[in-house]
Amino acid sequence: MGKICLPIALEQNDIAKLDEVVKRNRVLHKGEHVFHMGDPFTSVFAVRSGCVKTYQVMDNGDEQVNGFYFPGEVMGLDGLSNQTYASSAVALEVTSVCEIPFAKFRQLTQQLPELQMHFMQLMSQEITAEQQLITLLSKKTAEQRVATLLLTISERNANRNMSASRFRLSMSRIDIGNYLGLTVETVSRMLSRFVKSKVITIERKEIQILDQEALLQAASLDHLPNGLSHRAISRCMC
Amino acid sequence: MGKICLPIALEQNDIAKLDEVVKRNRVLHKGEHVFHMGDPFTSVFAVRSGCVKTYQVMDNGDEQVNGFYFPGEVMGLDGLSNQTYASSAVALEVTSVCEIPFAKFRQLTQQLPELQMHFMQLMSQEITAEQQLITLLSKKTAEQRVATLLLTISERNANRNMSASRFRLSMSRIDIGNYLGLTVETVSRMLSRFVKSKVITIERKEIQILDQEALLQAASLDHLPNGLSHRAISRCMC
DNA sequence: CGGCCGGTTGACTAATTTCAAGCAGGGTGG
DNA sequence: CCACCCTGCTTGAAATTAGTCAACCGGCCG
Repeated sequence: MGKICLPIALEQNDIAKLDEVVKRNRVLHKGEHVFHMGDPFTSVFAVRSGCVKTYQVMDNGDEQVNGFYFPGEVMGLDGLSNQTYASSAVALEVTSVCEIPFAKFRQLTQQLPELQMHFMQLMSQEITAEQQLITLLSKKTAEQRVATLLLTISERNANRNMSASRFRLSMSRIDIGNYLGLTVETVSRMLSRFVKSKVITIERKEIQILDQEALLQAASLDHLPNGLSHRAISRCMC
Repeated sequence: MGKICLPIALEQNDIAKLDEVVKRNRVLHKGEHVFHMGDPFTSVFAVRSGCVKTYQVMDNGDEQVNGFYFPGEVMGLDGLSNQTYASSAVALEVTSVCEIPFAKFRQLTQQLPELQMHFMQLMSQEITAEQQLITLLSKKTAEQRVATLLLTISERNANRNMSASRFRLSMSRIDIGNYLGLTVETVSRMLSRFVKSKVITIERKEIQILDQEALLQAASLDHLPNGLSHRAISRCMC
């Protein structure tokens, strides 16, 4: 990581300070939690490698998947308001995370206005990402939702110099459906439809995008999604 | 306002400083904008009286209503990430807002860690409020959505010492439908259903809740909604 | 070798949207 | 001051989408 994780606006000196605060290299196996809903809020976390989903358990006992987090993305920001995490975060595969203990971090922000600003921008990004999801859930059809998710993951991959056209969906179809407000069956049908029309290929969890144009059209987007789950990305915390 | 707007954790002295920064008493008529999507981000705003809706215009030209803001609630937080507002905010009735110019505010937060914390908590509240909306859109039926909205507004009214059982819906049915991911017709039908079953009465835009229990049941909530659109509330900025 | 879980597929059902018509209040112009 | 119109709202019937129920498939693990 190292080089690409340089905080853009900080001086060499300040980086070292931040570096002291961040706990790196906590490794989780599939199914292990980063934090649980209701736990006292102590830290925010950045994904280094792997994939994490966040979810809430509602009154009636069922689950709402709130997001998927890829390397560089920051989670746990919802815990600040109540001093307890508003959601749970669980690894979907072998995953490594950085922990940023909030109390120490706060002391640091008071010395480093740039860092404070960066953190507030992270939270703002999380807000706009959620607004994108709200629009998707409120206005889009099943086909558009699935297409949008594929494009979003593709783009997020591209942003971290991985293949935009070929990737692994580490989350289950159930999680995808839950996240997109659809049933598993509907997700499966939409994916099958895309396969049949030669827009993608699927081999278990491996996805290959054959026709990005067609996907964009299916998602009803004029351009690459400048939003959905452009989760809070921090190059300076991972 | 005065008394109830005291910032909880600040000293008398500090309040004065904050007071200098905040521009009070900008009054908007129905249909006037607080800010427009894409405008350069300069300030966050708190509603003092009236009601504001925020919305985005999507590629295809149609609108997504993202939220309704009542007195004490803070909007514009989504503008921080890009330095431009990610949504537009428009008054739904005669409305008074406070403007908090962000540049000055930021200087202040550097002197007052408590204020910095308060602001970050506001953003976190906005995140959790949006998560509630995501769950509603993803998992709830039309009836549950409408019931939840009514209860939420009722509760928010109660929080500011107004009647929880009788209030005015200043937003149109179209806006409600848009916000809840439903068509106008469906919203209208659900409201009519509640009227027929004597759960509420409607007289134009005036709503009276006759049977809160039944509404809670219709919303499938065990208790008062501890969430949906518990928008970022700041007692210290209005 | 089963059994099980996750995923796919098909037929049917239920919910919401769409289309269409009608109603009512508020504002405008004669 | 009244008639008219426009907009927002309501209601009904038809159409469509996604959900439900059920069967089945296939890898993976014990």
